[in-house]
Amino acid sequence: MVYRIVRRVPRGTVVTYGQVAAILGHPRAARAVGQALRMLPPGLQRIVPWQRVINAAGRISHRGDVLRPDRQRALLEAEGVRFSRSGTVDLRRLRWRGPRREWIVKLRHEPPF
DNA sequence: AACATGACGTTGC
DNA sequence: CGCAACGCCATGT
Repeated sequence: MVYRIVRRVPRGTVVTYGQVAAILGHPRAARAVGQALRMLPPGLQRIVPWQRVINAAGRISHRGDVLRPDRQRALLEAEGVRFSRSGTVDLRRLRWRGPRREWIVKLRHEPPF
């Protein structure tokens, strides 16, 4: 479900881990969303826009990884996402509001990618 | 089965 | 703004 949802996040916008969790019906599973993305097979990184998922503070999470954050920021900037001097994204402007409610149920019987 | 460990979030200083 | 304490969920050992 994580992949199904993240796949639909439009270019140039972002979502938070908790937001993805909420969309898929587990509002407190933000951490698990991170797990899912961590296990994203490299071959699917072109299909699932993992770089558009950031934390609720508007920052890129760097926990347990050193190289990924820089790459993630570069990818986002390449699609027009601007970062503040302190390295935050303006969530109020760039947050994707999510799919329509009816859409979510449909996602369930669609292929994950 | 128990325990540690994260791509986390909220709350309360 | 920052920081710590908890709570949460899935994995790996």
